[in-house]
Amino acid sequence: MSILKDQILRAALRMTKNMENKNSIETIRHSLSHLLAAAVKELYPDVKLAIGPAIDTGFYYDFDFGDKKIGDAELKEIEKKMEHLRKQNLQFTILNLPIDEAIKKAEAENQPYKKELIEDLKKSPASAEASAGEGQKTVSYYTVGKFTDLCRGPHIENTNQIPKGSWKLNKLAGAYWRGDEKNKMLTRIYGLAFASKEELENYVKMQAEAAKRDHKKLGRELDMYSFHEEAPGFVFWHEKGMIFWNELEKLGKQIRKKHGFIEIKTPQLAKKTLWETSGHWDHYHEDMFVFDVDQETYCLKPMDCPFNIKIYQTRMRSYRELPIRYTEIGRVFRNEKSGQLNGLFRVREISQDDSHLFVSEDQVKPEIANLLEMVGEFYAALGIEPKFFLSTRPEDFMGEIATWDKAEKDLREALAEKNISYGLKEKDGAFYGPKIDVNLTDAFGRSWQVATIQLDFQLPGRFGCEYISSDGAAKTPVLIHAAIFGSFERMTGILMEHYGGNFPAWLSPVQVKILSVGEHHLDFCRGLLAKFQAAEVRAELDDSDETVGNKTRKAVNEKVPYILVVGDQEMQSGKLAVRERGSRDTREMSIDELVKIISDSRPKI
RNA sequence: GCCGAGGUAGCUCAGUUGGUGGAGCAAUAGUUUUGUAAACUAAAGGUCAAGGGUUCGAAUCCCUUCCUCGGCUCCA
Repeated sequence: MSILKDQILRAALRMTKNMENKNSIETIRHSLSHLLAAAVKELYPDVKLAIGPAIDTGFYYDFDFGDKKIGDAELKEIEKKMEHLRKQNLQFTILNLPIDEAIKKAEAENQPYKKELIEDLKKSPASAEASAGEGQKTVSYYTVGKFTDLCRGPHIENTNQIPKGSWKLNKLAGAYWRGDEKNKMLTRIYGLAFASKEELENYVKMQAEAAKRDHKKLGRELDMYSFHEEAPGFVFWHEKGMIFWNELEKLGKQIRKKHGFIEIKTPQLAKKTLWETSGHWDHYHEDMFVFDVDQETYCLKPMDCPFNIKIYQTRMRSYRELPIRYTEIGRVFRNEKSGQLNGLFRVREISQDDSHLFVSEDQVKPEIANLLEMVGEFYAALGIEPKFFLSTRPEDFMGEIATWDKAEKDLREALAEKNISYGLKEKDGAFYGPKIDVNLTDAFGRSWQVATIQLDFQLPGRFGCEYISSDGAAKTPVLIHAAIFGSFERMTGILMEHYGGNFPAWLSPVQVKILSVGEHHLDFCRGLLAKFQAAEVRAELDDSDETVGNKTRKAVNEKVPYILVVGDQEMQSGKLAVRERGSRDTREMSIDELVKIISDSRPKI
């Protein structure tokens, strides 16, 4: 009896799950990708099909169009064809084929990518249901209208389950077959898809809102920095950007000083021989700026580490000195491929808040914990919730597995000690050691790595770094690389988008804007400006002969936190009418009160 | 680097099937002296990314290069 009940219950559960699955947006997205392939195949019968999954905001499908160029005009045509198919209320039907038959079918239909996929399925089980060590015996196909495609499913039952207007094709991109740049580049067609037309419209609206926070746009509007085509990937910092930079630098230095770091400064370049010793020449010289001077080859530094090591090695070190915690604002150069550059997020001259720690093995864990605490302090000061990731041993690792295991354990324990939850990036560590990364997202929800804490078992050995341990024997220290906020450039971009340009007062390039009412108030305004400047408040005076309304508009657009209109009233009362950013009202206060509010906005370290 | 879309005044953008490039804002000069999101007037502003080609004639069509953006790959 109870067994039967159990079975019924389970069956019911399965059915519900199935139903949910069938109607879920995920399934609709997946079915749209199938429909996209159907439309493309109809328009371009010779097209070779790769794969097409559902993604967070919709779906895509990869095609090989051969010599045919696909542009925006073709995209429109394809979208029209898809809508045409959708309207016909086509059924999705499943068909299972024995795997060898499927391979023959792919061959006969001249679909090499499908053939490769099926052959792989034959070799390795794609799901837990298949027994270990054995591949799949059959594969499933789904047919919609005249189009049949290899697909694991599930799909919706009928195209009428796709709400009208709830989707659209939005972009074309190249994508390497199986994500490997050695393979052929396919044409990827992206689509947006949501549960309803309203949701799609809402998403498009949100993206437009996000575009207003784009640091590339804000950088120009707030006059913080610029790029010039004569120096692609290199930032030209304007006065206001530099103020922001200096505040960030001050905060970072305070935190590092508090945690026992000593500041150093190392050169911008060194002879190739140094990079041969470090191993960078072998691994990365393609991405380094290299040039010849007086029959010697020099490289702009892509990293600070070898230079820090040189300082470490200027004398014999004792275990009593460890840990040695160096920090430097390192300006490193990496010749990023042209297509990679992206505003402040990806530049060729990267200014890092770099740190290098030389520690004994038993100091690894406490030092990692210390670094994590610093990371926490920094992001708390900025009001940002960082996302942590642990990256473990990659395929092409160097060193002993036992060392790696111990290191990964240390990192895990340090994270646990600090109660930090984190994601795992399997096999994503550097070849020289595991690492903890911090990622932040930009206005469009894209994830960017900022902070990083990396263990390195290779470099100290390569350079022959040593310290004399308590038993008198020479030992090799472990090197920890760490950047608390990563790069000034990227962090500035992220913060600009995070705040939408509405920076907290302490980070605002201009903290107070004084707007004079009339000509006869100018002297008083200039006196006020001098008082603010003496109190180290960054104030500006708009003494132009514009109307107060227009000056207000300009100050608001500059996102200044405090706007003061100064005229007869203020001259008589000696008080200020303070308009706070985001408010249309004014609040009366004294100069000292405003100065205090601004100075209190600075994070306490 | 690869695929796609772009590059017109400082900024945001028009520019028809090829016929000597426009607007708004900003900046400049005058007038105005202003009380919390756009005062008025004037004049000025351009090798249409660069180079080559087709054409009687190119911002417009073709080729090459550079730069930017969206993806892919990479990210020591």
